[in-house]
Amino acid sequence: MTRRRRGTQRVTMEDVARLASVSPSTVSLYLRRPAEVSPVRAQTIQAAIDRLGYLPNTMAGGLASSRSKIIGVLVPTITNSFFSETLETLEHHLRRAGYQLLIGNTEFDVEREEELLRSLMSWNPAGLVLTGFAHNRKTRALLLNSEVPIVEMWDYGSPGLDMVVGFSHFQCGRLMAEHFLAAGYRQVAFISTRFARDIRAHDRYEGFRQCMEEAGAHVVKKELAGRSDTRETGDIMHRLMVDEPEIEAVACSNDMVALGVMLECQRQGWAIPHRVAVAGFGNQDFTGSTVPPMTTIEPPRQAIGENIARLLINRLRGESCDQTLLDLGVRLIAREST
Amino acid sequence: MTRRRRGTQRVTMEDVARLASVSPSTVSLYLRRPAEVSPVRAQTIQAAIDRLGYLPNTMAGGLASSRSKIIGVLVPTITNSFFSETLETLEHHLRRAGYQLLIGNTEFDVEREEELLRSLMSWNPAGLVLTGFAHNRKTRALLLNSEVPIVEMWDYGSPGLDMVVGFSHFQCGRLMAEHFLAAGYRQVAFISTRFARDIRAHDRYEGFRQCMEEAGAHVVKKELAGRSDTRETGDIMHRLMVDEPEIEAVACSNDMVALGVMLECQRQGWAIPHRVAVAGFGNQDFTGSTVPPMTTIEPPRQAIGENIARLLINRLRGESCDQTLLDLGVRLIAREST
DNA sequence: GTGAAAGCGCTAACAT
DNA sequence: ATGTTAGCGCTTTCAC
Repeated sequence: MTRRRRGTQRVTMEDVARLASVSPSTVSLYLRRPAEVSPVRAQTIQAAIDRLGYLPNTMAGGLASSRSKIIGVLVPTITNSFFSETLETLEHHLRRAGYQLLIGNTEFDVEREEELLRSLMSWNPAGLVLTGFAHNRKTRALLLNSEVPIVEMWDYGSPGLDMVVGFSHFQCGRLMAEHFLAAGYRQVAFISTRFARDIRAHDRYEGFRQCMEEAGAHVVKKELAGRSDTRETGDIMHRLMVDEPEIEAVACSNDMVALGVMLECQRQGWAIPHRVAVAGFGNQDFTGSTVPPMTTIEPPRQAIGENIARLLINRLRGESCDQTLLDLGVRLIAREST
Repeated sequence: MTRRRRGTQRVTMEDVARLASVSPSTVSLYLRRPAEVSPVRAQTIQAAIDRLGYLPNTMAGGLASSRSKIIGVLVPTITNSFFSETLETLEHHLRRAGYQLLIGNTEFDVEREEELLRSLMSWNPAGLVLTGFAHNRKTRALLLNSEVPIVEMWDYGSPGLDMVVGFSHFQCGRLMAEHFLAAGYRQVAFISTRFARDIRAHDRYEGFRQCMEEAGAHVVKKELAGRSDTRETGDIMHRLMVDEPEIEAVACSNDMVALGVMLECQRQGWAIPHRVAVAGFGNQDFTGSTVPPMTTIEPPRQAIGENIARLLINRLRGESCDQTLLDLGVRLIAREST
């Protein structure tokens, strides 16, 4: 076999131009602003494009125009319906505006975030979307020195670098506490995935604890070793039942943890909500079907994506935005588990 | 505010070269193959890079070398733990080899797949990963005309375009049927998400049905309107209980559907597995904690990602691979729900 | 409305 | 080991 030809002799804009008997720059213009090319030529050019199966070279275009149609996005993990739904919505809206998402997984690690950010920035992105406010010094410096529009998402409350689209997890915790207090629960627990891994879960806990303690209630805190694991959750709930038998209600850092708690209750014969109340966070699809249906909080997963897309597109169009700090809020969905 | 300068006066390789008193090509060489630059210069250059905060321009590099470090990946949706876990593993392994994932959501639509593929190919990717074998004619043509390495994943059995990494969903269905038959179940049902949306679920159904029918058993088929929705699943299960009260076991197209079925059984007081057995697919985390623990099938989510990365990297290194058609198989996890 | 010419920032021979 | 020289395929003034 001969040395592989360089990229299948890619069809270039010049080839198209030659076939259409126009200059390359006319083809370029046709591709970018078709209306500015005479209808006749437009047709000839399109025909040539189809005939040759021409695909533009994005890299060349990006280099020449020194601006790309890339939006870099950094999330802790895509294996989490919260972020993946936001990503999907964001992708959907940004794509129709001609943008490409470049996604990186920070794995809840700020050093890794910095590394990924460098790699993203080497693409010369048109915009950047990060999760939360926790970045290391270098990341912050990198971001502040660039003129790229930045959105920090899925959180609200701290001062952002540029634009912010999310909601307050602290308020979220308070909301659940208020719900518990209204139902008369005083002996309560908060079971969470590992705080070090998920700062936002910690904020929800803090809001919850503060509000409960203001009312003179007592909060027992339990942390899982890692991510939501129903088995480990079951064990922890079991321990809680033994150690704190007088417990009246359990708030969980997410629905999956709450499911694990409910299943353990079922196993131990603790009636929900009579023996103990249980609440989650996330309003995942299954929460409406558990026995009994689970009380939970609905975060604005998709709204976050939509709003980021809107803000970013506006900014990139050069329109000055009025509202660049968005608290999208949450909704408590009270069901029979509390 | 003055008109925004074009990209913050980006620091270029030339700037670094000037500061380090070497030629740009030496900097380039240092960046690509550090060992081939003398240690002294290497240090000087690195110092200049740090001092200026130089970030290479990937587009320029890609254009000049006419090969990118991009791997395009097309999945039906990232909002699905199957694909998102594969993506995460794939990203992890490919990144350490210096590749960037460019992800597109086909939304289970072959036309959209074609459109996304075009957009991916305009990036001049080093490799392409698609989900399954179902592509339209143009997609197929586009793929066959390119010399880019291609992997079709998450399925196995049909002739692939190039490399294939997955498992047979048909066999998967048969496996579950054999398990049911061994347990003595003859009156069975298969509840699935919408087949039109998920061809692989349909293949599992076909394998299941064929195997059951070979044994003379009867299979009732139920399809959800869309994606796994526990509420709708509950309704469908309820109907099934009324219409086919003699049903002995239910196989589901995924764990979430199976959960919906189990919860409905709990609601109706049908003991699992005595009154009816239930099985899922996916071995999601919670399946071990349901009451009773759920029988399910473990697909090689992560192994798929790892193997694709391996195959792709080998191929891109020019090493000829022996095995480019991989059936990773599945494992049935028998628990108390059957 | 269309074309000529000059890059965009880098890589890759090739020469030294 | 290092520098010189051409591009990579496109966009973008600026003439016409």
